[in-house]
Amino acid sequence: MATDDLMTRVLETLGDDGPLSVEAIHRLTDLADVPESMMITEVADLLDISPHTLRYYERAGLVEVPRDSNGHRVYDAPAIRRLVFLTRMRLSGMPMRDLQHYTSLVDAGAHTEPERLDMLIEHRDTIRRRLRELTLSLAAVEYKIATYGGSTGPDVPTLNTTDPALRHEPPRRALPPV
Amino acid sequence: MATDDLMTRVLETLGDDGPLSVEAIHRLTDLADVPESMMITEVADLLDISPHTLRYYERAGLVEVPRDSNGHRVYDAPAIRRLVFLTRMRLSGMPMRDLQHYTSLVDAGAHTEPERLDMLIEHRDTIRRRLRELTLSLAAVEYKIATYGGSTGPDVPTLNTTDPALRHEPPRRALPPV
DNA sequence: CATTGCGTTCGAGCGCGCTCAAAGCCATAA
DNA sequence: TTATGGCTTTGAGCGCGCTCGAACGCAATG
Repeated sequence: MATDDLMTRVLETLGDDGPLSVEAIHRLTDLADVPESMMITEVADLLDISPHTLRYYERAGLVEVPRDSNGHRVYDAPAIRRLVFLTRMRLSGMPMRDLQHYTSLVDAGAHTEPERLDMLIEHRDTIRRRLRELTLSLAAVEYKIATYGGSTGPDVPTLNTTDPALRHEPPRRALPPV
Repeated sequence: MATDDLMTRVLETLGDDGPLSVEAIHRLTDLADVPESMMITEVADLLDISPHTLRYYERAGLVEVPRDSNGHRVYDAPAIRRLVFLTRMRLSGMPMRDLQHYTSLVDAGAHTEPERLDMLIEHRDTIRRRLRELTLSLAAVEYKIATYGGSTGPDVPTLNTTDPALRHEPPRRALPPV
């Protein structure tokens, strides 16, 4: 099954660190077994956002949610799947604006698939750019930590006797796995 | 020299893509030869931010900038170095609030170095978390692109005949370098 | 000498993404 | 029966990081 393949690859990608990757794999894999229906706080807990935000997304036109006889939201499987997608995209930095456009395309029918794909590809490239930026920033910060001397520029190394960074964790290679 | 070492590692890290990495390496290395003094638009161009933002940073207390006889800002080397640092930290996601704290520590003297180092280390960890988040998001988006079918969830692949992603670029492995 | 252009200060405004307050409905527990 | 708790709607508010407008100063140019 495709999900197993994806999960395997994700596990390969993230070698270290417990909490985030566990949660993350959850996010990637829980689509297979989405509950029939959930109430708002359950969905909020699942997605790690607030009920406020869920209502906000609905008001913004990102998703339609059926109600029960009391007028309470009952999130069905399609709504939940869409919200999983939406929160994932938000987390990766896609603006509300774009998500509104994207979901309007989805609701417009299958003939909009090429445009949707374009959006995804553009967003993928945005994520890659951001990853490169962050990787570079990380290198700069690690360099500054390693050579720390107190100036606001990293090119004035002092304190070469004992490395203060070692107080926090054991030595590691300069560029992290990412 | 240490800067050469850093630059080498950065070059190793970023295999592809011209514009960003060139600019980025510039950002990492230009500290060695900071001009004696610059006017505001020159600094703005150097840092790729607006003069408005430079004035805003100064108003926020992040940096002090001397004036000439006309009251115009004359950025000296220390101011420029600090601004390089500040923009780098902003780009990596450090909030203004924290930068205000950090620079106040710098201005308070050498005895605040341990606390500054703590801030840098915490920020480094924040960057790492964000990198992991983004890497995961990237995997999800690439998976969705590869299996694109139009649903908002990635587990309903259709269109197995011709892969629309191929219209944009040749096939590649599912998980990108990064 | 007037215009153009780049700078100044100060305060206000904006875009984004939530986040919350107020007022009310309904169901279950004491 | 009252009270508690969780949901509803609507509109307003907020924190962040800029971004801009207005009114002005000074210097070089046509």
